[in-house]
Amino acid sequence: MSKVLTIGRLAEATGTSVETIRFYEKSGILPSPARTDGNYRSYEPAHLNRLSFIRRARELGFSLDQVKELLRLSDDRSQSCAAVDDIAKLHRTEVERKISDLLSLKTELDRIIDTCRCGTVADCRIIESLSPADAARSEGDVTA
Amino acid sequence: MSKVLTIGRLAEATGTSVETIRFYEKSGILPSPARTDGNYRSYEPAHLNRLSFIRRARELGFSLDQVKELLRLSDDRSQSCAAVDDIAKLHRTEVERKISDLLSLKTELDRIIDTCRCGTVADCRIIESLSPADAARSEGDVTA
DNA sequence: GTTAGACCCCGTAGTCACTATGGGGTTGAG
DNA sequence: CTCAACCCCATAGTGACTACGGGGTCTAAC
Ligand SMILES: [Zn+2]
Ligand SMILES: [Zn+2]
Ligand SMILES: [Zn+2]
Ligand SMILES: [Zn+2]
Repeated sequence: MSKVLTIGRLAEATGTSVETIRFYEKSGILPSPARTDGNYRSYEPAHLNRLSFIRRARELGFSLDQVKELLRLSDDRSQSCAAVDDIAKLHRTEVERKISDLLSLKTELDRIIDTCRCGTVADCRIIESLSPADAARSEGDVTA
Repeated sequence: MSKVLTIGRLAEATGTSVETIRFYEKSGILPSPARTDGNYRSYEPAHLNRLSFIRRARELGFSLDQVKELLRLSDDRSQSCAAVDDIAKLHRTEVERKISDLLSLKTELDRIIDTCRCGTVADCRIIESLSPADAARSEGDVTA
């Protein structure tokens, strides 16, 4: 069993955890490899390539479904790459939207945090910003 | 039952779904209200305020655990707001890190997407960028 | 009075991409 | 032979909901 590409060695080679590799197999994104006499998984170089592809795409934020589709498309090497481009561009759009959302969020957090004069909770601008505008302090406090 | 603040009205008033309100109650972040004869939840104004606080904090990206802590701190109104500030600043740091990660990601997606000449999959720069550098095309293709 | 529809109840399972736990079998070196 | 390191599998947990299924309740029109 010295030259066999075990799950541990594949994990090491791709920077993936063993559990994640088994999870990919169960998810159907990484094909089931052959087994040794002792029922250990025995991977081929093709598995290493495929797993590297998956990990790289995941690093770039593609969902597992998108990765599946990219892998499927990459099998049909003579076809137009338009479908590939579509997936990538859609993903980029989502990333741009997330960035824009987070930037607005940061602006708001900055505004809230910077107005706090560091007194008591009663005067805290952060708590105040979170509380509903018409929360009468006498009754109907935020505490239910 | 005309003036009772039912779960549906509370949902309407706060822009929350009924299921989410029940989920908040089960999570222990929104206290269990009284029940009517027909076993319907009957909310007080304090519930409305508390739920508004929760929704606002969630909009700002605080986790439910952070919201719980913010609510706990906001009960002790004579205390220093330092702990509140800590939570908010920690959250802001996390948001900044996410923005920075997504910006690098977008840069890389731009680089990958813009090099594609829109030919066949065999020539697609996107697929190429995802494939491992030393994937010999003859054998050990990305297809396992 | 009854029936239709809108509302409410509860528990459970599903989402996403893993991660963790537990209890066992296999391998390789000393 | 023993022991650690590795591997197997199934199940449950994460966060913050969302969806589903199978019922009970309320109101108003007929
Ligand atoms: Zn402060
Ligand atoms: Zn403060
Ligand atoms: Zn193209
Ligand atoms: Zn392309």
